[in-house]
Amino acid sequence: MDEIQLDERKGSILKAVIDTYLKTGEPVGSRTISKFSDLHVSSATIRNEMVDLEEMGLLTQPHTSAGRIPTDLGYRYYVDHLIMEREQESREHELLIQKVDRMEVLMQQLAKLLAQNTQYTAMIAGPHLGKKLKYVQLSQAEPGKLMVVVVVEGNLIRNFMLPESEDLTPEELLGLNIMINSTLNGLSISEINLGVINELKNQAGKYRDVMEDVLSVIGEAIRSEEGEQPVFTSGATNIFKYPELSDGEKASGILTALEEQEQLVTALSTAVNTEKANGISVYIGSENRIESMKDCSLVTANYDFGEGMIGTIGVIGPKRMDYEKVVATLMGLIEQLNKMYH
Amino acid sequence: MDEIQLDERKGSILKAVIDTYLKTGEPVGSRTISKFSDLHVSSATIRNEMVDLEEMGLLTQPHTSAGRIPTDLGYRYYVDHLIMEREQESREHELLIQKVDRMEVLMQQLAKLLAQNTQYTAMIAGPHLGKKLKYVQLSQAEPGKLMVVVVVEGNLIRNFMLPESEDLTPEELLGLNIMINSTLNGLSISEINLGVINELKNQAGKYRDVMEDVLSVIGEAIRSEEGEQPVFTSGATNIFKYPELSDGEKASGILTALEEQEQLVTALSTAVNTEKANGISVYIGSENRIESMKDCSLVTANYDFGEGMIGTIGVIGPKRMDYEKVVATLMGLIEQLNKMYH
DNA sequence: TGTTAGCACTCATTCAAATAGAGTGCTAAC
DNA sequence: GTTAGCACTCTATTTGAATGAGTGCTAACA
Repeated sequence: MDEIQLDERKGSILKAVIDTYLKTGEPVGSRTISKFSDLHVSSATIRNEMVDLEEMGLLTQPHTSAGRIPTDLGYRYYVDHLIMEREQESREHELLIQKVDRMEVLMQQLAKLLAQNTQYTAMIAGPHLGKKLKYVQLSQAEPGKLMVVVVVEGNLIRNFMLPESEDLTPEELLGLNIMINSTLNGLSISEINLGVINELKNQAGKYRDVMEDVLSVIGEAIRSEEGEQPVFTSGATNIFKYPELSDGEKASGILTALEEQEQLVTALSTAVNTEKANGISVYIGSENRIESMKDCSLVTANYDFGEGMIGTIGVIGPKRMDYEKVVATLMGLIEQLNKMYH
Repeated sequence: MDEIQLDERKGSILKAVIDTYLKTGEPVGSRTISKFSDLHVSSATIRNEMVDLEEMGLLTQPHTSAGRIPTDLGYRYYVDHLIMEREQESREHELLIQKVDRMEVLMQQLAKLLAQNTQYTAMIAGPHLGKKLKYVQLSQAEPGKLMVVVVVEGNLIRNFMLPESEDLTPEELLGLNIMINSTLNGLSISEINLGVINELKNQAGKYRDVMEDVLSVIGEAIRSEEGEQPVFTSGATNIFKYPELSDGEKASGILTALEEQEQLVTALSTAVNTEKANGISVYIGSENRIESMKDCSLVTANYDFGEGMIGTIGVIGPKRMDYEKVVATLMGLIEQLNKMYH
């Protein structure tokens, strides 16, 4: 791809056009730029420059006698070259993250926080893990029912009830627990193969039946965790704040995509590839994978909760989103998470 | 309130008007009714009757020279008197409910099922419980970290890690577990008072510190469960299928309301009061509590998972929703749940 | 007394034409 | 290289006329 380089004045004009367009959402005319930018030149000069910018594919006109709006490429140049980093500012008011026990609650909270702060739509994908088994606990919750608690990496907990099982004494349970944990802890699903399983069954002796039930339950727990990758969203209705997205057709498409978890996962997880220096990726318009989001931009960042729990958090908004603010907010959030969980 | 009673022909006309309007969403003229209903009278006669129905407040005209549309009162009469029960039919194709371990998964699944079947928006409120403590399990997940698993009624599970705790032997843990469970099991939060707490602390002896941590964690678990009453929705974007709801303003309002959990809880929980014989409630237009849903209707039913876990499930759609189908679907769903969980 | 045909009237919707206004491209002068 | 000026283009808004669905009312009819 050709590297586009603009001289200083063209850069200023492009930035002025985009900055104005971000605020108004209306095509920007040469007169406006001439009056409100700090390079004191007439509208005619601006027009000449604009023609050049249009030829370079950075600006476009919705119709002949209208002002200019940025193309996807224009936004791209803006994001890559013209945005001032303003990290300092955003750090002043820290986002209030509460420490919680359940991952889902934390994720939902983060999404809400992000949506409220940016006034766009936030989404967050749960960590995609190798999912190692961390701990298994058998216990007799009530007579006739054996409870199996399976703790997977990242404190994702699953629990199952085995009904109609024979009652075991606390001592018997303790023995089984130790047996299971000493063999299985730290193994991922692929490592729990037939060999390990048979060994456990043999060790179990007279508890062989129970052990079989328990093993199948563990398998189910890990497998289902591997399969689903939860995505949480918040502030979906913020898109109605932006007229260019809020007409029936588009809004419907976007909201439907937000409801379809699988699509989101795709959109977010491809985000890992094209990355900027600060770990933040920006996808503008047609750079998005999801068809119905081609009028949107997506800004993503990867978070790290430790224990290999790496996931993606992102903001979806109109192409004319306040990229500076969103990037700054995301960076602040990530940094804060790092402080809390390391 | 006056009891409205219609003679047979007026009833037929009202039903014909509403049935037609349900399908088209357009005002219904006298000619249409005259042609397509089975009471063979001229449009003029229909018009005369319509004037009466309008005077009674059951129909209205959007403007002078348009056909009639039902008022909220008209829908009310329709729902109360004119709907044929068609329970049989819907039972043929049973909804496919999978049995799952986690309540949230089940609820989400039910909502999705309901939304897909009705093509409206489904919502379901989690059971509002006394929340009794069912089981507590202490264990040493890894060195230096004590894991507390708290099982609340309905298999709602919370887990907490107590970091930096002293290591305990399996025997010590067993002792503590038995101590805690024999004292606390089956108590609700209001029953775990200072007396019980002190008794436990004293029993704990040298483990007093650990016990204190554990108790505070248990308290937190139950309290947070009591506070939050999760609501799941599905098919929110279905409202875009109905033009009268899908223009920007309204759609935004409705979707926002759907995102705000508290509002939904209000809407659903007031549903318990005004109940029809079959356990299903219908709220039409302004009968809804939520301002932004005054153009919608809400049909709710109460479900019962056993163990006192009673909650509400509902369908939101345009006022011209297919009440018969929705009511039948809901009844089928409830019945099926009863079969599965009793 | 209830039903029907006929007709004048109302009002939303649609379409085309006229108008206003924003903004450009181009040229010529500075 | 910059600027003023002007013709030109195209959208958005307004206006008015035509269309048509549907009503209300009256008078005739069974």
